[in-house]
Amino acid sequence: MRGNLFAVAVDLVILTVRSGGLHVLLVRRRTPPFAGEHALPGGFVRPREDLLDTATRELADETGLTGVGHHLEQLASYAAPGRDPRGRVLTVGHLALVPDLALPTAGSDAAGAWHAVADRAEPLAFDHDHILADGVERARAKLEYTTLAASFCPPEFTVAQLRRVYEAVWGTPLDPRNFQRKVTSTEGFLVPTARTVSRGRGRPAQLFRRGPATALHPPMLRDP
Amino acid sequence: MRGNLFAVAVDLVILTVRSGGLHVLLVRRRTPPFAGEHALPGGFVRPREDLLDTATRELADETGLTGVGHHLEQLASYAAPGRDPRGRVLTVGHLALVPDLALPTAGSDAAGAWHAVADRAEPLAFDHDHILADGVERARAKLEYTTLAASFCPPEFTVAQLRRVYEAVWGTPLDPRNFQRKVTSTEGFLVPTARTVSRGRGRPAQLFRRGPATALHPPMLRDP
DNA sequence: CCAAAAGTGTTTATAATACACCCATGC
DNA sequence: GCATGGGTGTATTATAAACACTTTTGG
Repeated sequence: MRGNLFAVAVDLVILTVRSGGLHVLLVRRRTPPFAGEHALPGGFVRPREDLLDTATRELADETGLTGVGHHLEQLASYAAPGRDPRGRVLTVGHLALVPDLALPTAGSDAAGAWHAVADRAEPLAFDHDHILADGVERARAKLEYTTLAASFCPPEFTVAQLRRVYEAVWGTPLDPRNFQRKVTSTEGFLVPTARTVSRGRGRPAQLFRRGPATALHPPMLRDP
Repeated sequence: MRGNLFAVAVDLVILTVRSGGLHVLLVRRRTPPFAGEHALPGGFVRPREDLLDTATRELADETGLTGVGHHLEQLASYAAPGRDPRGRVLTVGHLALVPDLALPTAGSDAAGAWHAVADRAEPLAFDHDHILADGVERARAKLEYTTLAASFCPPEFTVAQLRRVYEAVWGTPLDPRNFQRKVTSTEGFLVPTARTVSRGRGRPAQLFRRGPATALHPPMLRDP
């Protein structure tokens, strides 16, 4: 039946928004191949694990995130011959969108660090530049027609925080007033809480939670 | 490094539009497991092949299609433990959108046949029902924000043919007059040819080719 | 001539943009 | 008070939907 077997890994493109830009979590490799170079966090799939289980485990290892509040989805698989000098390795790239959080300074193993996606000099190990590019492209596209932007925010957030996510990911300023009405009037996007929060000067902002909706459905050629 | 190795396969969700509905190309399995049952066409990745190479080769085997004129993209990978009784097999699902074509009655090996996606009774082999559902969902979604619908049409086609594709995939009738103006006024969607074609009675229709555009970009929260 | 399908023009509704203005807080 | 960011109202503009109407063929 077989004849050619693959090792199967899961690599993670973990994105967040901080200081006005998109950032990715990278680790520095300690062992060959590509020792000393930056790479996406990842690991091999264990015997009785499904792909999403592996990704969830790796995400928890790197960020401490468990359960809900973030977004994790499969991105694509990469298996070009020669992409790993050790032999035939297929990696299933995953995309995670998480709030800006304090990374565990993990005494255990290789701790990750946030790197601005826009200005990075050196290339990543393996074909991870390619995987990262695919992940960023997918994230940008998905903000347009889903409510995923809220995954970059903490559990409770203001409309301004959400707006800064869009501005950071797309690199364009948005009109705060139109943005406000757009997101608050989109059914199922935001769930209002009674609480407000005061950010230094200015009127206190209302706090929201993520709503149940996922797709935003702009009309294309459809009839109502 | 490894310890747990996978066989890696590529399975194809080959979709077309015929007689007013979405159809999928299925083969009947001749060997265990699931001998005699319907399944998505597929096969194992060869030693020096990349995933898209395998998918392209399988698509040519099943449909005779080579080169351009159709659409082929990676869908997702499936590797749940136990999905294949023979052992650990990861399959990379691919989605192909092709014109309604005469299938090669392939004397060689298991010939495929078109099956309406809407009304199928028996479940498919392995987790292929799941992969098929993902493929159909992706195809429906992509028609909304890309110009991929033209991949279901032959190299030259009329606006009415293109409209029937949308109507079949979404299951809703569209206004022929508004549809006409929408697609002909969308930059890069259709390239007009000088030729026309007469379909029985009625005014002859102009023939078009696929244009270079891929995304349709409905505005969401963006500023111009 | 009539029926049928292709294609255009025009009106109406709906949604997106621009921007004036009010609200609630810290200092 | 006044600067600052939050939030609402409204005019303008673009786009989508509805549909009357013209065009070009086959019978």
